[in-house]
Amino acid sequence: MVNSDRSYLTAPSATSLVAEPTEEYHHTASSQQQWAEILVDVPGVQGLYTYSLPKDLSVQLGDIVSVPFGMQVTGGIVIRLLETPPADLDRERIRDVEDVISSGFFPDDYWQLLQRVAEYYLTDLMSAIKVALPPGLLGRSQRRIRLCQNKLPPGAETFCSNVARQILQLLQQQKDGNYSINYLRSQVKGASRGIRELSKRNWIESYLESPRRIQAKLQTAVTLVIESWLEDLTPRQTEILQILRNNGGEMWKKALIKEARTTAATLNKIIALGYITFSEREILRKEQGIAQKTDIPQQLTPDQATALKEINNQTGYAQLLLHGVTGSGKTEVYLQAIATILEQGKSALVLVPEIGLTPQLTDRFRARFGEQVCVYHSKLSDGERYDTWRQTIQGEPQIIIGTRSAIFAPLPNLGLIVLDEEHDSSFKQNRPIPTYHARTVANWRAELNNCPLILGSATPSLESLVNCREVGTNGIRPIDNQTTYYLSLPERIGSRPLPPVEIVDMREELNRGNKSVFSLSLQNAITDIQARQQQAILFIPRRGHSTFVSCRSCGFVMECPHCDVSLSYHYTHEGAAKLLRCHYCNYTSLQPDTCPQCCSPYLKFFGSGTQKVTQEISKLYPDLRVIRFDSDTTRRKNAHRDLIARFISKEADILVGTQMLTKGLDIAGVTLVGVVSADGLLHRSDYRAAERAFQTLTQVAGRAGRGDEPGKVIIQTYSPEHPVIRTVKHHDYASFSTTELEQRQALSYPPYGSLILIRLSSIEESEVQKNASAIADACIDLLDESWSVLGPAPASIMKVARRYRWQILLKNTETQTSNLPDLSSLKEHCSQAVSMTIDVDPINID
DNA sequence: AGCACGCCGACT
DNA sequence: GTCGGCGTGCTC
Repeated sequence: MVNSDRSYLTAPSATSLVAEPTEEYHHTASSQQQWAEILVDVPGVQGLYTYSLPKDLSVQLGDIVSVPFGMQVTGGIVIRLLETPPADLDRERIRDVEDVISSGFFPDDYWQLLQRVAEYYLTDLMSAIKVALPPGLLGRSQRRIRLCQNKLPPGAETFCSNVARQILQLLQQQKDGNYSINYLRSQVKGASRGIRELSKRNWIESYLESPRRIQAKLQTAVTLVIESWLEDLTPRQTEILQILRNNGGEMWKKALIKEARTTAATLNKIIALGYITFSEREILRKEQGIAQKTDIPQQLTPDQATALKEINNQTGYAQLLLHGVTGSGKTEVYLQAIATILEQGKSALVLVPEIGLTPQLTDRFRARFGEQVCVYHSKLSDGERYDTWRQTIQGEPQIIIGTRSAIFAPLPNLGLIVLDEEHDSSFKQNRPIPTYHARTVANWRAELNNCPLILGSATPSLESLVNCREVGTNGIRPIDNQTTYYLSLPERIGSRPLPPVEIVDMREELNRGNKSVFSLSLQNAITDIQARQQQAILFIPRRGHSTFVSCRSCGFVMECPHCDVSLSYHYTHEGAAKLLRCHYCNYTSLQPDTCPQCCSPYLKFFGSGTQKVTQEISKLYPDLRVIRFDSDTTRRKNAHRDLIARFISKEADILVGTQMLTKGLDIAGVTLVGVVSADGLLHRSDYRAAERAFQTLTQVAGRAGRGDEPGKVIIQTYSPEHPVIRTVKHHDYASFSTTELEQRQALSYPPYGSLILIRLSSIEESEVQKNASAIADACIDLLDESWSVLGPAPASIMKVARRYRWQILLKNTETQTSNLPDLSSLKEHCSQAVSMTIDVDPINID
């Protein structure tokens, strides 16, 4: 499985990591093992460095340590323990390991997983380790500049050069006169020169700050030490001790003070009497869920029961595709499957596309399993992430619900992995490297931990479908295979029907003289909703007000100066400054009154974003209450939950939003779903455009009719004859996937072939282009005939945030697992101004 | 990434 | 003649 000849890991011992005898893993460094080979976290440094282990430090294999490296201190991982230092290394040069940051928690197979990630995604091992660890754990020391206040003469700034003065001013603005050198460099051009000048005068000093480490948070606990008390206590003291005893004899100091309405001074007196003691205890920083009513397992439909039985039958690795139409009750199947796993004393991992978008799912898990549920995602604070991550190591049965990176949660007793909405593209990391797909990693992890993996979706990705089924002549039939299963939930809970989908041809609408963004049909449906006091969701693929602003006289389009895209108009409120914003780099400018090219005053907004649709609704239906749900209105923490909660409690009639609406919303009152324009989804250059459009439209449609009232879907489009639209209309996943798979096969696109995308970018336009062709040539030399090299070509949006982007696509007719190329030599063809990233199994090829 | 060492242009 | 630019190379 492991190819030990990979040259991107230059140190031969790094790859033998996996082969290391596992008995040694738990050994403490004995007197014979005084040295360790350590993988250090320093960019541009590969390979292992030998350090000596101080006698008083217990260092184990796999520990995360802090080591001196050059002038700095950096994080590292102990890869090997040695009895003798390498012969070719001068003993004088070996330095001591400074400290152990985190010890002995990685399950044995965890290393194999990380190694596999590094190999498959063509990155170094350290990058793979870093995606898995909570941020900040591998701290590095930092060079900082401090103002020497006492040595600073009055009016110092008049004596020095321009740059020096700027730096001085920056430092003086800061209360303690202290900045990192990197910050100063980013703020002042030619900062190094100014810094040198100022240090020479002794007005500032430069120092190395030790890595600021994430630490466990401590809190004072009060413990009762004498159970029966004598008469020497005051009534008040007795009362406090009783409260403590009623709480099990141990409480947080804060809590006791609050509950007994006492003070720290009073507690100190009781300590003096010897009845209680204080101690510093670790407290876990954990995201607190809102208290839930407890939830009990529901009666399963026959389909759910069959699926659950198949899942519970699994004793080892298996991949189960749970294909359930929207509203078919996949979550209940997960919940009951997990209950079984917990009973066996094992833990479960549940991955969701974006945690903020699915408060309903986490709430439901908490209601069912209470405190056993932990949430892990990137919006947690570093402290919360660290604590949650560390708690997962402890091995008590628990459930981790998290986003993509939670696939690396180091649960030692993993019994089940669930990927909900497995088709969702947010499971793929685009940057930084490794550009892993959580589904791929989950599959390896399930194999290594010998546990089942459930992939759930109403619109399975074609990759998963092909993996679990075989395409025959009459559509699709299951493969009879030991490790992959296809489980189907073809009906909604309570035999509710899937909502009928009406397709509206917007060209006819225009012919009939309707220039509104809403067709007559949609307008009627909204009126209907209003009359019946039901709720509706309107889906718009774009945020903002309009997609671009153009001059009616000369056709000039307002564009971003840093990116090759047009600017979108953002409406804030009545009378506010009109803003144009770039959705790629967030460049913002004022909307000019006249065309910058021909001075005509007739600038017109084209396309409809969420803002414009919201305005239109208010204009047409002044009585309807609208909530806008997009990345502009949900930036605040908990905004998703709040907006959804308001909608559920019927504080609004219509929810207008972008892609976010497609993910896991389950609102019983919604009977109408309108897609204002499907065309933005249909016409894209990407080979996955059709798949993504089908998934998005089907998922949005699935929000309708989940309650007792039947639902209805209206899709407006200028291309009603498009195959995606036709299959969405009939909820016909089978025929969509069959035709789409035929096309993929004909062109050897995934899931029948594999792709690697090389992305190049630089501020220097000519440099990227030159490098791109050199790299493409090198690829042709490097790769065998199973690969074809497409490009180099400029990215479809060539310039983003002032950087020019080119790319090269490598395509293989085989599935890639068996044929990993070695691309490590490519970066030699890259000049310094050009950055290159390799994306294995890319999802976005634009 | 930092930082040192080291080799070429404009200045006290 | 030096100061100081930033190009290569090393860090156990």
